[in-house]
Amino acid sequence: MTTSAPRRPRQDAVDNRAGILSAATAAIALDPQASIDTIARNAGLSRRALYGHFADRNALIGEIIDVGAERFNRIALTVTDTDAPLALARLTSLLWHEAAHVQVAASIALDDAHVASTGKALAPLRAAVAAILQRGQNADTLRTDVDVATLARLVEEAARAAITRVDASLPEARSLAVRTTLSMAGLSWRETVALLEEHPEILGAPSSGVEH
Amino acid sequence: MTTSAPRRPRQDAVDNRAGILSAATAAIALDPQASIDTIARNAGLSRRALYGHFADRNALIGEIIDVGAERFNRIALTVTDTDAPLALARLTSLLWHEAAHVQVAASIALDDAHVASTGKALAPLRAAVAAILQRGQNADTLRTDVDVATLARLVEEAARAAITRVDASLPEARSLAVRTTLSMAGLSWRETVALLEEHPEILGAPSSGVEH
DNA sequence: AATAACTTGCACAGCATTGTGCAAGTTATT
DNA sequence: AATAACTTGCACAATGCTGTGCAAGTTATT
Repeated sequence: MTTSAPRRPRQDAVDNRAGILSAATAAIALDPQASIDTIARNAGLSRRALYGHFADRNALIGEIIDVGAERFNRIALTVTDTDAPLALARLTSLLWHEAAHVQVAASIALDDAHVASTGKALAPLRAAVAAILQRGQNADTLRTDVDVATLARLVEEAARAAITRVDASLPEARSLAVRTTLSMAGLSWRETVALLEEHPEILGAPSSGVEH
Repeated sequence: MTTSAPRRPRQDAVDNRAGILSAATAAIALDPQASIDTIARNAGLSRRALYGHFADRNALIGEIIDVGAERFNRIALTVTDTDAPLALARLTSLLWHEAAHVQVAASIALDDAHVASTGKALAPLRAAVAAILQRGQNADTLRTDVDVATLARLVEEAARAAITRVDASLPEARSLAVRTTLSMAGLSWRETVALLEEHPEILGAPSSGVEH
């Protein structure tokens, strides 16, 4: 018997799959309970077709988490500043571009059914943040009145709030997200302003790297 | 015809109604989508009995909002410090005792169906916060790199996160909530620590007022 | 041009939830 | 002790969502 040549998936199917993921990200960012039907329709497909690409809701959610987490973790790797406040600022600034994914990750992570998998997927990012915070506490450049674990949670919440709950179309939106995160990490607002003035590249057009 | 004497509602019924409200608050704090049945059961009643006290889900939610908002607004009135950071610290410390209500209000406010009514009910508290922040900006004791409206949103989010997302059983939980809020308002962490040391009554057993 | 891959629409069963009606009980109040 | 108030359990209709089967079409690929 000749094992049938395993043909590649069709191009339109590949596109549609990607379209579903993107539509789902947008829809869930807007409403964590978005129905499969609205997601499919937003992707320009029928509900039935969606089930051709994903076994069920969980599979879809799972992939969304993975996609988002992979972006975050990749970003975290690019931040190499020794100075903790600087690193935190740069990281926040970069993550700001991923507002939709941040929103989605936050929503899904709140759901009991997915905390575990989300946590696992985001582990690298969280480890990076923890490392930065620890470094900052050691160097006395970040607040030391809270243990690292708690501080990490607080900083994460602050960043999430600033990235997702502030109108992203405002010109100062990104700067605000960065300053907010640093505030939570213990700096006074004047210190955050000073830091950003010393390092305009953090907010400016990314001079090095991070092509899509 | 003798107009029938309008008898008072029975005592057990009054208690049950209150029990439902309290159970609903707890259940919704845990899961914003808690079903009517679980709420009723948690209150020790049948689902059917609940509908004898509240017309439908919206009526129940509405009352929960009102009860919570009334507590918040009452608390806001008791904070009269001229100094903005001090006022903010005291307000946060007082609200910390209302963790469950804060959680519920936050959950419900996220729901499109109830943003409007929640907003209306919380207006007094928000006005009080805005007034404090404005005073702080005028006196240059709070950050002035953000407009009051945005700052109010950020402070609210920070307070919510610190009050609801930190293990309340930790001894430093309340102190942490206060310091977190002040951080978001622009103070450095050392300033927040200093402020709390100067005013131990903010965290200590409430020396004046606030009997339940 | 032939074929497999993909999409669609419809039908269907299943599940969880909401809100209501009603008859039968239990309990506070007078 | 009588009565109205309250609770219960059950049944019921309605809604909205999920996931699957299938037949009929359309479209990319060879």
